[in-house]
Amino acid sequence: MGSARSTIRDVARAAGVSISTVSLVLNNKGNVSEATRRRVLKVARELGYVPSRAARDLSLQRTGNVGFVLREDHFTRSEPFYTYIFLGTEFEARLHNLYVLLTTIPRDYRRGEHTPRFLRERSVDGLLIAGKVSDVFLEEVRAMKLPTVLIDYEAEGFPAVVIDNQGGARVAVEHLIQQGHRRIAFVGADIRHPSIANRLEGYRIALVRAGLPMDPALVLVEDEAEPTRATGQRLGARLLALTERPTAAFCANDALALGVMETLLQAGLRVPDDVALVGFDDVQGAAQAPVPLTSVRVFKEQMGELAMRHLAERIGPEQTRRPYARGQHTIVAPTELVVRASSVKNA
Amino acid sequence: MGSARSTIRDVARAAGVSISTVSLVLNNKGNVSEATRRRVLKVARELGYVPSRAARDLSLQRTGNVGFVLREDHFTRSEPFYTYIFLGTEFEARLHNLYVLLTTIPRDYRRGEHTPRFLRERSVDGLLIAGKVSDVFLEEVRAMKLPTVLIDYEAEGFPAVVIDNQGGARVAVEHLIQQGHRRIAFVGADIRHPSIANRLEGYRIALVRAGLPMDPALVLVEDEAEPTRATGQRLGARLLALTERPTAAFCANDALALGVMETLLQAGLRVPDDVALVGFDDVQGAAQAPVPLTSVRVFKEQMGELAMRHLAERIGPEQTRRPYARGQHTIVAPTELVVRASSVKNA
DNA sequence: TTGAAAGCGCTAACAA
DNA sequence: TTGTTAGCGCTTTCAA
Repeated sequence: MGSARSTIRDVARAAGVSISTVSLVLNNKGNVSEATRRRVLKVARELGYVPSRAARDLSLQRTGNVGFVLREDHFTRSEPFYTYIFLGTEFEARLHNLYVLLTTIPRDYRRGEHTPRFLRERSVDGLLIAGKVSDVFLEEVRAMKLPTVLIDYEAEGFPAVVIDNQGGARVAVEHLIQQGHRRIAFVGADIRHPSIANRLEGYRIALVRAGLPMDPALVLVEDEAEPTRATGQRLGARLLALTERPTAAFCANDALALGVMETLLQAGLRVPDDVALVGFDDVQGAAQAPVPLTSVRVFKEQMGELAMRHLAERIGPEQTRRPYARGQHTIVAPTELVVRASSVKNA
Repeated sequence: MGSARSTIRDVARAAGVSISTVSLVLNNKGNVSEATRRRVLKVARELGYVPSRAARDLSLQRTGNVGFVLREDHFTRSEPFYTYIFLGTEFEARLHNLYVLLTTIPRDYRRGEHTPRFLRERSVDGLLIAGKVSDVFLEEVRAMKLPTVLIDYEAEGFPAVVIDNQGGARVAVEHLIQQGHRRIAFVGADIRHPSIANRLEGYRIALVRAGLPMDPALVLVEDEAEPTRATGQRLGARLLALTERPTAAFCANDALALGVMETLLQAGLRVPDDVALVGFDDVQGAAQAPVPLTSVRVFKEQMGELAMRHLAERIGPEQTRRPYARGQHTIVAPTELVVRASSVKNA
């Protein structure tokens, strides 16, 4: 019923050419005279012609899809961090004519049982993996030899787009030093997490450069702990219990910083007067905290875009492929320090 | 390089049958002898055969995809409401062998300029639309005559899966009445929003049933306002300014309730002793509010599942089609009142 | 119960 | 510069 959608054949007939000519025109390939090219384009537009993806994919022996995988608990947490990253990949995907298939995997991934459907069915040309995921999963992906790009995570053998964790942390701590602080704590969670480890490293570097001592007692971390507000509250309590209290703390992320802030305020301390605070990520809640939080801003959408572009290049041979963008590098996305009240004493 | 993936042809050859027989077996169609069926299945498994989606779709003249559309500002807000709904659709989609293409549209949708790519390219068999979207968009979708199901929103001519807004609100207000309250305010935002209108209606019904008067002064709403925490703060201030202050308030959602709570607490009032509060949605923050918030719980993933199932039935003719599930109905998803401290006076 | 063959809409090698 | 034709891997008539 209704008008069936028109095919390349209809266009060819109406333009008085062969289907291969139409194909050539539509893909800007081969040498087609300007006259026919224009005629074909015009007819195609008039007919509202849109190529069939299935036909094209079948012929090209590809799927036209890329998979986007992340842990469910990451996707559903209240800060839409990965949501923005996904959005970035989606925007960029449009330029490459790729569809993005988003799926989540559980935290405790089990091979086979949890393998994303598009992997089992081999209906993606490439894969984007956001955030920390199970090694088991990475192992499985590695074995599939599918072009893959990690985002906000790193693992042996995979190209990745990562936050400039170290640089961002360094700038944040330098800011604190500049505000006159000398005893600056580091508040982290599980330092085996690469991002956290790198932020700790940035903290170290800033201290070293400033000629300040690294006091191990000021490095407040907790194995197996997630970098959440609750963890921040616990570490905040540890910070309070320190014999020689630091005057500032750089927290590995905003959730931790917010937790620390809560604990400090409840204990009657003032931020930033008693303890200055800086976070990382610049989440939505940072600006609205009881004391607006200074934080390191991350360009999430941009990270998604970079990753998708990188992946598209590896997938090729869409017209998007760029000769220089080969190899398996890590792309470091820049950050920006956003200074708010939590780190600047009132005049 | 490497072993190319095996095709139906490989399976046929290895099993000593024709490709049509393999096809029949794999789709449980026609009459195939038990012996061949088993042999084919065995061989297919051994070869790790997975049918090519592109080929199947091309042959079947469908795409195997469904689109999931929501507003970007809805997707990225910190409460992962639509994220859970999406997850529900994704889970259900697996059962129907459909892929979900998620895309966002801007709040101020403009036809053509913002039309989702998969709609332009006609590469979805059906559409899921979550949350309130621009009428312009709905109009465009309507004209495409694509099987569509709305989620958490209603519009003329579309089947929908909606929260039992009225029932949930009624139960919430009945709970307040049961706690002894007689002057109960309604806190909403823009009542032209269908969900809010229905929640207001539930509020009315509860009052009427209890024989309580409907005092217009207690209906605190605000045109053009989004149901956010900030709006809740403003409405909370209006509530405080009331000459005859209510002893309880039912808020159209948790964000509003949290905003109201903030205002009340800052004004030195106690919740629930001075004013009892009930919200709607049971968001993540409800349980962790300064005073844990009583709220109406919504089963988001289930809503996504219901919508996807409904859509799959309309798309058919996958084996999933059910004869009774036809027509264009609205499915009402149940709710559940979660009672917490904000509505129950201490003994 | 099975097989041969046409066709879905496209790309690309090859010929003209 | 353009056209013919052979696939891509599947489903589905139609015959056997």
